[in-house]
Amino acid sequence: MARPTPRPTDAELAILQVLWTRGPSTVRQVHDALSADRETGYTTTLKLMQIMAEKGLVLRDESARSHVYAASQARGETQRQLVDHLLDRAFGGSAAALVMQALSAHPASKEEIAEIQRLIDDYRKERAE
Amino acid sequence: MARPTPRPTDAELAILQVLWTRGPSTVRQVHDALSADRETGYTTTLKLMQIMAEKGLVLRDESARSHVYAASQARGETQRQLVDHLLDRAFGGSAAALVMQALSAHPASKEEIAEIQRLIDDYRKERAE
DNA sequence: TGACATCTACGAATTGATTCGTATAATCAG
DNA sequence: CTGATTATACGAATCAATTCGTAGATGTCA
Repeated sequence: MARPTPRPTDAELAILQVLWTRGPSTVRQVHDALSADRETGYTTTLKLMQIMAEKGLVLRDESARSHVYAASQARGETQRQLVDHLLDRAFGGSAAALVMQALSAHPASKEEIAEIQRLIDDYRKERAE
Repeated sequence: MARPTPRPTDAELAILQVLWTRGPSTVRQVHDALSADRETGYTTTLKLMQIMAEKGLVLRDESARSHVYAASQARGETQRQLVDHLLDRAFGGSAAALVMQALSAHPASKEEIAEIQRLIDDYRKERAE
């Protein structure tokens, strides 16, 4: 009964990335896009996308011979879900701890730091109201 | 040849959490600590910890009858590894995007925001040099 | 039309994570 | 010492993710 969409696995996430950036796509298009990094067969991508449709991670339009798939959730929605999970299982729910590790793991550029600063300012404003 | 320790799975991470907070512990101690949330048998915990020792995730002191296990990496080290992975597979390496999701997923407290602000200030200082 | 390409469906092998049962050894209580 | 308890070791079942091969339907084109 319409359970919430499960967290995508790594392979599934790679496919979602293509759908999010390209928009609705056929298996062929997704497979070609992934072929730069992956070296798996076409039917592997097909099977994964079929399973993702069963899970509700993607929607399938079967009106054309080549079915067209689209991500069922927005990128941000899925990202939030993944962050949430990581926060729970590894950071005891402390967003601050995660942010600290994120920054030390991948040194942010000047632009990114400015963006984060903007985020915090906004956040403080909301809190202040 | 001493390959880098692999990313821990969810079940392994739960065990590591106990080792990080309690310090070096026996299987019994870990299992009891986990029993609050888990309902798995003792031998399951044992087997997991044995596998973790093989993988290098934990170190085992066999001098006593009840072996004593300790996390092989500091909590922060593992956290960085996990954040790194998530950043790569879901955020295109953008720490700023991850920070944004982290904050919207789990609203941070005033104290946490102040802490993050401090981090950014430090970071800016380093950059300025 | 006939050969060839392309698509979906599907079964199945493989691998890794997780789980537990059972065997066996060490320890302890009385 | 003997029986009960508590350890470790280990084989094996289960389940999910990933991979691919093959079959059958559909479309293309010379």
